[in-house]
Amino acid sequence: MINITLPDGSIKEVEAGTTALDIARGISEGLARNVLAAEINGVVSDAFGPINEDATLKLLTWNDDDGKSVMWHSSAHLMAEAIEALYPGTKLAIGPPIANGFYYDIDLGEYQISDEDLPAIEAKMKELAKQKSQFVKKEVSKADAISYFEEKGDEYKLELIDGLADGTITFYTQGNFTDLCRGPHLPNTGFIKAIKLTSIAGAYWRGDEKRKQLTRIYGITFPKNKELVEYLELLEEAKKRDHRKLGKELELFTFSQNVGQGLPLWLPKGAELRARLESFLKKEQKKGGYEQVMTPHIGHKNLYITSGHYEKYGEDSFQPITTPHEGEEFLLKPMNCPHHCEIYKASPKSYKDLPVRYAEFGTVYRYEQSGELHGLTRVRSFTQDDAHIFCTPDQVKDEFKKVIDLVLYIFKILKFEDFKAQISLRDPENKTKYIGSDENWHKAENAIIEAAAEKNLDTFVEYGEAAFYGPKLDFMVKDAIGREWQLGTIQVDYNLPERFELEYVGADNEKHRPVMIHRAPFGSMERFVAVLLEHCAGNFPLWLTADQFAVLPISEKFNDYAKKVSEFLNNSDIRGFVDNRNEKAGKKIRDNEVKKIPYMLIVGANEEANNTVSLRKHGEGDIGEIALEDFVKLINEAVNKELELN
RNA sequence: GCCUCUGUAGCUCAGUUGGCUAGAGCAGCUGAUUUGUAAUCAGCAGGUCGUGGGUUCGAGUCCCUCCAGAGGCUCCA
Repeated sequence: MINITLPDGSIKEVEAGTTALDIARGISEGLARNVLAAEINGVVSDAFGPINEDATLKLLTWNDDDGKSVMWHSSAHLMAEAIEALYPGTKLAIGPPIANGFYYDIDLGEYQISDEDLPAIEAKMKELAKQKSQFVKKEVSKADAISYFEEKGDEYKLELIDGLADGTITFYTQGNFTDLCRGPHLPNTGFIKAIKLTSIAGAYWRGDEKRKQLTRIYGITFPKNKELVEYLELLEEAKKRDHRKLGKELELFTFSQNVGQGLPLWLPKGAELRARLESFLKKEQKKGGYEQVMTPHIGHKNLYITSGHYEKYGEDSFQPITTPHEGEEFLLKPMNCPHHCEIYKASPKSYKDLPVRYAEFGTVYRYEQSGELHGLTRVRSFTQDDAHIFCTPDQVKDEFKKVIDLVLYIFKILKFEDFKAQISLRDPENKTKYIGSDENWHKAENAIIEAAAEKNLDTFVEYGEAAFYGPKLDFMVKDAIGREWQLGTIQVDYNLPERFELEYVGADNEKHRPVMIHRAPFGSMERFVAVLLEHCAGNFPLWLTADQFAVLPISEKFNDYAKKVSEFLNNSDIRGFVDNRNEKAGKKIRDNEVKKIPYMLIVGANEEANNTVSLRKHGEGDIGEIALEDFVKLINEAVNKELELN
């Protein structure tokens, strides 16, 4: 007999070889029907596998993320089974679960699959799921595994097996389908009730663009049809928040084929919004001891040879602009740091001057592959809220922590509560991608790790995500569809100061090398506005939005009074306009609701007589009559509250 | 850049198996109306059907090129 400890602390005595499913059945049949997998001694496992010794056991259902993963992993196998049945000879690569569903990378040989094939695969999957085929696990020797897939002619599986140690290889079989897999899996395919294959994409074998491109089929499954319907509704909701759609509807930005792809055009309302974000940050930076600088949009090629950018990105960036007579080469600037280094060098620096903090809303140009461009989040021309802090080695950590505070302050004011801080380090396998000495890298990495720890930031480490000149602390925020984007970034750099031979004179009267901190709390204005737009679904905070109010005269007779109201408010630093179109009040209200104008001021005979407005708040409706002065107070208080100025 | 898909008026879309001068709503303009909390009525104007080529008696519709967009992959200073 063995002892099984359940999550509530209770202990069940069962015979050795009992399965998690047996134990679930012992509790209730209903529970057993919902058990997808089991966590045995902390390891996610098959619920149908025998337990042979004392263990802690957690039954995993659809409510557990690990349960979902097992469901989707098994769904990938089910899809593979369907594809093999429909397209014999298809070679299978890998088919893992992902955050929302699963995919399988396959090689269909000559056959070109398209969206139109998906319903047939779905139907086949449903048919196979109904058979409730059990998943069966089998341990196989490496030699047997190889001969199985040699016979099948699947070179992808053979390559995967090649990387596995003998004695650790397992196969899973359901129905007529057997796959190399470490599992775990569902008890049987019948758990998969609702199936939606979502898209087809190309994906390079092993993520290597030099290798063959396979066909990737994405899908998602659910234990109940209702949940699939809800999921599809959620996707529809997310689409409404898409910044590309809202940006068009709210007239914030646009693109033109004639200007070029990935080159955003800011419309007046978007430009107003962006300018307000910029002045908000400028004010904070002024408090923090930053000085504004300005630099040109191009720089001599030699500048980027010095910085290392040319060697690293020269081939893959916009090619040099050449002067007509001298043949001198200039590059569109991909970064502001080289220019700022030259500003630092414009005068000798003493340790007493440090830290110096140069800030610039600097527009940079980067050649991004055409398939990468995406709305405002991935563009070829964007403006960084850039700054470079030049400081002594002793000052690095303190300066870094101050920047973290600035980023957190911005996120707080804009109510980004769901973000993660990613410590982006070098790829330890491939150090040649980076410049600088190991010593410099260690110093820089330690500075970031320590500063983040001292600030109690919730962080995670990603290797291979560092910039080529130094490690980063990146603040990641999700968009409406759940894609993660990097917004704020802070980077410690010991390398560019060396390359640019930056110096300061220390208290010892000797020359020393400063350390650079690159930082951009928004990241880029384009991406930040995009994510903010999705975050607030187009309902920008009052302090930020281009138009805070619209005055709606009830008829033409009150246009003069409406104009008076608008001018009075404009003079009180409140932004808005008069909607004096020849339309009925209901129409104007509808249109301004759709445009998400925060406050509508409806004026007619009563209001004119009393020097008031009838207030209507976006999304809430009629609030009632209010004196003009009181409205000014109301707006100012609301703005102060948003900016936490009270 | 690669894979799959898409591209009709400023916007959202309709347009049968290829077949007369390509349609609608919203937005725009003109006029009527003078309006009280989510769409007043009428009229007008607006399109070389993304581009260039091809097949055909005939192409928005079929084929190819290029451009742009979407979802992925790869990349992201």
